[in-house]
Amino acid sequence: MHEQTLNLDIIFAGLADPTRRDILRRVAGGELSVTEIAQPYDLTLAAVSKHLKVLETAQLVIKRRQGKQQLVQASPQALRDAAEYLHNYEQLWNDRFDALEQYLNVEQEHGPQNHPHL
Amino acid sequence: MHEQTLNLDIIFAGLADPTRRDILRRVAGGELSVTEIAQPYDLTLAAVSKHLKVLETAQLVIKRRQGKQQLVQASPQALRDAAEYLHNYEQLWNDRFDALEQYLNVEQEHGPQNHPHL
DNA sequence: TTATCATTCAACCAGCTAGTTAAATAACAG
DNA sequence: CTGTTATTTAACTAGCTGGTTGAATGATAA
Repeated sequence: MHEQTLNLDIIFAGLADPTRRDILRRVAGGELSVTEIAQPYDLTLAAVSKHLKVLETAQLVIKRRQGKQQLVQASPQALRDAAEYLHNYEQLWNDRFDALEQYLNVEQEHGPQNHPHL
Repeated sequence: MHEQTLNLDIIFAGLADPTRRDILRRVAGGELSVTEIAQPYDLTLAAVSKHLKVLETAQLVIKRRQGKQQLVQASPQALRDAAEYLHNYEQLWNDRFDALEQYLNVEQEHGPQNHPHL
């Protein structure tokens, strides 16, 4: 389906850290250098650099060098892949819960039995 | 926004494991007991039980007891929350990349400079 | 070349994760 | 009660994660 190896493991793992999600939020607004990214956090540059490597490996961001700086920008494909994955389940589960709801309505007409609680 | 504490950390961490995503896929098709869930994997029941606890903590599944068995079913809210999170970024990033594309088109009329590579 | 700024790498550490085996608990059947 | 089936808990382990400090690298400026 996709040209590159889509790795949901590392995409979701990349998203599973609040500092990294905050970085994503901030670079979504425009390119930032590593030092700029690090500024709000009580972390060393080395730690932030590691977070960026995780995001880069997951292809959630890309970096380009501009002079001394590395500029980081959002890269939407990985996130789209993750969203697509979730969306499929949403669809499926919505259908299932609709079916369950209907089943429960029918049940009520016949009197209560043991049925899964919502 | 949501009645319960929405914890994206543990939702995404829950999704970041292929066995757990496979379990989700299978319970999306209908309730399964722990033993049924464990059957296809080369894992002990204890290991599967731990995976289920992770999914349950993330509220990606719920369990109910039926006699000796624990029946596991998908619980859509956490997944919806994650999807909603991603969808916001998709939106934002799509806008951003549209803007960038437009910017690049204007640039071409004026001759090439150093601009971010897509 | 030397100094400076921006970033990464290497080595290390504490805590977490995903697995194991073995024992414990829960629900039911006789 | 006793045994059987289903699942969880406890204790342990190897490897991963997220952080640190200090040295190394890359790019530019003087």
